[in-house]
Amino acid sequence: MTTSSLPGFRDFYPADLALRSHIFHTWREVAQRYGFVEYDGPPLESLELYTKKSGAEIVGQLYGFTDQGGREVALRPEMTPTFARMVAARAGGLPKPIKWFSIPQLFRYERPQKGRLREHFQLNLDIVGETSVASDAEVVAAAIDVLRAFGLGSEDFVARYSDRQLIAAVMIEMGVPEPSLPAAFAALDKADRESKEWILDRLLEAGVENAGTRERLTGLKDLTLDELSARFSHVDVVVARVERLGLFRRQIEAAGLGEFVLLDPGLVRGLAYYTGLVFELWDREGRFRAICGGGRYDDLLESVGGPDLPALGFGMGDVVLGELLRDRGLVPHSEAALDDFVVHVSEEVLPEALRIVHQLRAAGRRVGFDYRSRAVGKQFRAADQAGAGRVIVVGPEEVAAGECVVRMMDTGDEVRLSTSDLVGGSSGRPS
RNA sequence: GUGGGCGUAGCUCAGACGGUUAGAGCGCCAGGUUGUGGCCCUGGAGGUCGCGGGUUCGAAUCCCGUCGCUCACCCCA
Repeated sequence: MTTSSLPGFRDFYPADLALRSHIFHTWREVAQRYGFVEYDGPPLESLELYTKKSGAEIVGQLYGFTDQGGREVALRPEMTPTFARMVAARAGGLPKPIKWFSIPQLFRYERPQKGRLREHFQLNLDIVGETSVASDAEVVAAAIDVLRAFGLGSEDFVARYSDRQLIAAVMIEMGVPEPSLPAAFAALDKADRESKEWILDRLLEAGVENAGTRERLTGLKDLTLDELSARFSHVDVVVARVERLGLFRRQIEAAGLGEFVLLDPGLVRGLAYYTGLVFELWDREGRFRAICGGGRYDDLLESVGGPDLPALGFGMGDVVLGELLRDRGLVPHSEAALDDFVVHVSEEVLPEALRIVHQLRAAGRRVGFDYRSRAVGKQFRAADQAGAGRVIVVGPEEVAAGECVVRMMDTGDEVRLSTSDLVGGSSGRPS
């Protein structure tokens, strides 16, 4: 018998669950405000669903086993395959664009560390069937507004964005061999954390033989859109993607969110399947891991056997977000568990107290009382600990008069009320 | 998979040249207080000192091993 949970798994005591619920409520509220509807799928899926997209090497990183029917199954490590599967099954009949969100619990078998456990909840929000810049801006705006809804401002976080096609075209133009692109992406992805020498070494390993090319690549992340379009005006893809990013930027600004976004040509994200816009939300100081990441994946649905539909979306986990909210003091106090606590002065009046308790509960109020008819002082202390807003004292005198004493716990004010006025009366605190 | 740090009460931690019955604060329970919470006072419960072995008259303390937690690397969905 152990009292601890498995490594990387969390117990949610009431105070912890209060924060989780707050996160879920806020996620839902903002997603729905943007017109997304909620869906869910099974937490257990066929292992093949994941190996098909990511290859066999992913098996060591997920919770997989053989079930009693001999099926190879896995706890879902991400939502996208499930999402793709569900969209594929109904795509023909669904009006476009499809705007869905979900809050799945995801699992991965890895060494736990700060901001990264073996289990977490993640808001997944996606649009399917749209290639427009407006849909790009809509998804990024939604991610930003989610954090704003928690009370975070532009001084707290920033959305970095880039474009996969743009960066790939620029890299090739700079002299990166096409087969070296993925490794070059990976090397540049570390630019913020690693030294320039480290980046140069990794680029050489990636197969970028030309020293001048390597040098130019390290400066890529600092280029502006204007510089990119000026330097590569002869490359059609670069011109087109720069124009698209400019339009994206103007739409974000029109939404009033310009202060929250920052172009970062060095941002590529590890995932191979992104085909256009990529973005990540970070705390301004970079003290935490990425809060949210996403992008456009126009080829993914078809590649996993789904319909040929463009798509984009993001994932936002509850772990890093929770750490950030704690850090900024944005965790709401868990609301009091009780509206009323009914104190009975002696065991003889317990029946009358119970009548009042249940009358109040029937009216929708959260009501507690003492099970053991302890001293009044003890009952008050219990009421205080339970966070009761008011205490209703029922004693022999009150019962005889058909009244009770109502004490507001925050102010200490007391009034005598007719028992019939307790529910719906003007002195009753709205719940 | 690799490396660092840490394991003593529910929580945060003292105690470490080896030496009576292992402590504090907070929390919990009870009493002071048989009609009024927070503050205060008193008492109580709660520990295989992560586990196993070794050295020793004697180990929370020293040695070896092991497990766990944690941070970072790898990877990142």
